[in-house]
Amino acid sequence: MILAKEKIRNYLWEKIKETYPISWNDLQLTFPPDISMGDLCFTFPFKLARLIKKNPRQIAEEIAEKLKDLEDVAKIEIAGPGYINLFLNQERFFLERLRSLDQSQLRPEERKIIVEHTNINPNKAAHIGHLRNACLGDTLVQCLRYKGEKVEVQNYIDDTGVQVVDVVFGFMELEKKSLEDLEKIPGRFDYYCWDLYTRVSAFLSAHPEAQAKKAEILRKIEHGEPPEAQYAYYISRRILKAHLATMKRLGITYDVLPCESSILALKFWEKAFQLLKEKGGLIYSEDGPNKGCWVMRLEGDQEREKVIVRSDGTVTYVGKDIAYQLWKFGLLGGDFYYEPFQQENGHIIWITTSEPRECPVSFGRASKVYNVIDVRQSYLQKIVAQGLKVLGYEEQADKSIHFSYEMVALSPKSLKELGFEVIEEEKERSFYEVSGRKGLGVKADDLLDRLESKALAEVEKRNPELSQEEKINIARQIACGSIRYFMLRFARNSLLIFDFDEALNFEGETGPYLQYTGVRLNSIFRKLQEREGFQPADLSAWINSEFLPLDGMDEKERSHFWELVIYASQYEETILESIYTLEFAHLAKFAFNLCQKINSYYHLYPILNEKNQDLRKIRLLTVAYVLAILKKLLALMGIPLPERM
RNA sequence: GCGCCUGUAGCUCAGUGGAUAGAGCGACGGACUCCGGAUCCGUAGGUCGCAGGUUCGACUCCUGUCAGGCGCGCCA
Repeated sequence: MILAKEKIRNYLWEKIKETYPISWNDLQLTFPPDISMGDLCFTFPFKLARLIKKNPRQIAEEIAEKLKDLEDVAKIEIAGPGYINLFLNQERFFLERLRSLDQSQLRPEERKIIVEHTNINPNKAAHIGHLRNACLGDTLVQCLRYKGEKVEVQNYIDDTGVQVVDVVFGFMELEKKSLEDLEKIPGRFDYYCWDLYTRVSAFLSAHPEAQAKKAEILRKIEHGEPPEAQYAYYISRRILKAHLATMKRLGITYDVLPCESSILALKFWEKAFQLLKEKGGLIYSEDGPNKGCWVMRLEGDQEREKVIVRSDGTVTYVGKDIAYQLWKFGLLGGDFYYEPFQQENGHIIWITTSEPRECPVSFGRASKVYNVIDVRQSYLQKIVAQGLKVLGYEEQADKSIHFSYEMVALSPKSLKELGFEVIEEEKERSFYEVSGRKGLGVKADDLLDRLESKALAEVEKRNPELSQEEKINIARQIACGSIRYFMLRFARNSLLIFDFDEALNFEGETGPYLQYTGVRLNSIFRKLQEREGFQPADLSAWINSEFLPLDGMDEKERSHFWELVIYASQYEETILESIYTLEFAHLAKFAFNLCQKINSYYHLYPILNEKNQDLRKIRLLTVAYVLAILKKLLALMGIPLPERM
């Protein structure tokens, strides 16, 4: 109802802008606390009262006069000390909304947007912490695309970092495995490395002298020297495939996979370093603790310096990130080469390479960038943005958005369920941080497997007549919907303390509840078709007629109907608001509330058994309207809608 | 020490300065020969951490304070 509100605001604005000291922004339309008080509400009389020293109620009455001729508004009431409550013309509004269901009222604002998410180190299996990142990131992508933006999804692969080095170390030094041996490891390679990684971490902390060997491996990998670099390549690619498969189970995919190895080989950092030195963004530290390093000073905090280039001349992680960020905006003056990494249903996932070749695609050059990274990296993300700023790219720095969110932790109960013992001094903690290093976490695929088998058991119970294949397919959709809703339902600043009972629940505020609602609404139309040959065309005929028999409803039903329609009509505002605040819990809650309302509605007002044709028509239209919106919302959240469940 | 975040029902969490602070879970009690009970309806449960301030109006903004978390590496 964005346009509907705009229309009323514009109408009033034209009438009062000359006579009252008021700005367009003051004319916000809010919702009264209860639908019986009105559909929309102006509160600006209170502000105005202060400015022109008049009673707000009197102002409200004066202004309400001016809205009288607007045909969208059926009634105006002045309430309390000066609220202007509007009642909309219900028939007109509902018909208009039904007819414009397929036309989005949102408009794009950017030339191109890059969303970077997932970014799992390719040295172990994905865990629930990574799921939160990917689910938030993908929902942002879907919402931006709905808004009409051109979006490019990047998943950064740190294939030469210390985490991969640890696993290379494990294979070479601890397991003494050759590359051929690695290729022979059967089954879930990411799971194998999950265990190996924790063994390496334990080994390294017990044998500090082994750090030298590790540093040597890192150096060789960074310079592409065999065989270490080949190990790293093999491991990172095989695990990357596992990660992509995991994310595919959740309906999440990517456009391009920029690799750190490519950034190194193509000397992106050297280019960025040159720029930073020229513009004076980096300072060479002559003495003090950072002697011999190139450092950056954080704005407003001259005390603290962040080392970008170490005294041995190597670049830190932040430095590489600045180069990558510059590339995303097309400011680096260089590009990667690309080759297809995977292909599915005609969609190619490209990966970067440093080997020159003809490329049919190119990436980057965005006007806005979202980096989906947990809150612990806030400081570093600030430095990355600062890097752009000192180069004079103020605008790009402002459009480098750190989409931060709190981490995922484990409840004490979940920890116990995973078979971990809590050490004495940590007994008091109410949560435990997920740690790949310690092997402490719930693997994404394990969680999905558990959800699928639980869902399958439920489907068996409810729909025994379906084929095994159908049942499995439904169970997969339920598992996916369950996780995706779960990862979205908490505000991003809220620490997500993972609990198995909660995550495996299919009742109440859960993904399956939303799916179930959709399935049942669909089944109303299916039944109607089976019994009476009802066709979708019948619906559009009603929508295109000039008349809706709203008066056939009694007072109680009419208010239920109207409350539902008004609520449902706010979906695009909610999408927009979720994008602006990066708070997709709003979107999730909105979908959930909508489901509660429609469930309650059709429980109260039967359709198939209703004899009164007018009532039947209105109820059907209402259900069709809500269902159409619910389908949009589910798609945005990546929650599949099964045929049955 | 400095910076950021969080304190709301027994538990997990919502709550663009606006009217009577809401959900889910858990507990208790109910539901139509019905379009699917993964549903619906009801009951109980709150000094919105504490104290000031701004405002016609504060869970929301400001200040202080207490409690918890996370950052502040020549790690990534």
